[in-house]
Amino acid sequence: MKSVAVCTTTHIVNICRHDGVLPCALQDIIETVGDQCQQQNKDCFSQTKDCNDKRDLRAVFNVLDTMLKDSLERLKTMREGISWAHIGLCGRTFEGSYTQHVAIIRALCLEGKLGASLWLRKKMIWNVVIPDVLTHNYFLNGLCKTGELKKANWLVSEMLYCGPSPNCATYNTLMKGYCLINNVDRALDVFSTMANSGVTPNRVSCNILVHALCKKGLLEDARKLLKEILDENCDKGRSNLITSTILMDGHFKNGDTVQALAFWDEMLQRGTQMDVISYNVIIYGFCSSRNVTVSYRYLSEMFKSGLIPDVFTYNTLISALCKEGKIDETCYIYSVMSRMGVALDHI
DNA sequence: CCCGTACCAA
Repeated sequence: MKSVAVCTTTHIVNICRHDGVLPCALQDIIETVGDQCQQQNKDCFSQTKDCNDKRDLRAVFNVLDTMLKDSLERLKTMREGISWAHIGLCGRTFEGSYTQHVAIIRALCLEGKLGASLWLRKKMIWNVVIPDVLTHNYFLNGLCKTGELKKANWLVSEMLYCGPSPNCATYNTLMKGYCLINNVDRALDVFSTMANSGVTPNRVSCNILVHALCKKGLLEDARKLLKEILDENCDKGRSNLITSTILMDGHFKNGDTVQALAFWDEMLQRGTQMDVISYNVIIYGFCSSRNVTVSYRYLSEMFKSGLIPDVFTYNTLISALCKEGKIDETCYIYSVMSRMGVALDHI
């Protein structure tokens, strides 16, 4: 493994030397590329098990050789991809290299290694290869999740300025980012910006805002806003299970069981097919108002409609029962959970 | 890639 890292380092350093790359960005790229090689390396090692002691050393060298060659090939392809893009060649290899770059960028973003991924982006753009919207959304998502809203905002302006054009998911991601740092006003700004840029907000956009307002306890505002939006923008007539679940949850957490139930009943009347999450919300709602018995009723209803409770359901119930000191019942629920194969967390 | 739920803190 070490050899791969050394070899990879050397070559990436060669590629980047004249660009003055950040060391930590480098490290991240190495790790991500390394992960992608890992499976193959594992395979190589498992073959060595069959060797006799005599041949062991030789086998090890073979393995190392394979690993080195493998890394070299990858890096060569990467480098060639970049330079070919630069001179404008467009062929299969170019496509392959683009795909590879984008795959690395997305992996880096998901791991939160944004410095490295943004460096790769810059590198591609210098070579007149622009990552697509989807890849940009990965960047943006990474920035928003780590609270780097300044950079996120910058990225979106870049997109507006030199492409690729932001789509609905782009704006939704940015909105969510602002909501995460508790800046709902900015999220609302983004919402209007989006509409002005000719991108129609969708159900997800509405849900992000409704959820943010509920969290602030502004339930009336949430509902008003929702109505307003639904009248104009969002695709109507689609299932709004998620929106209703958000509002129901908001009312439960606000202590307004009556309003919360109103949303549930409304869904029932409309014939909405509930899902595990909506059941979890109502079960949690009654548990937190010390009505575990009512929760059980919804639990059995859940089973009847063919839904399988998950970790959320059980954690909710177990926690409520513990708080009431009902140890026997807690154990019972726990054993049911184990038997049903619900994955335990925290172990 | 973008929307909703629980547990808790050595």
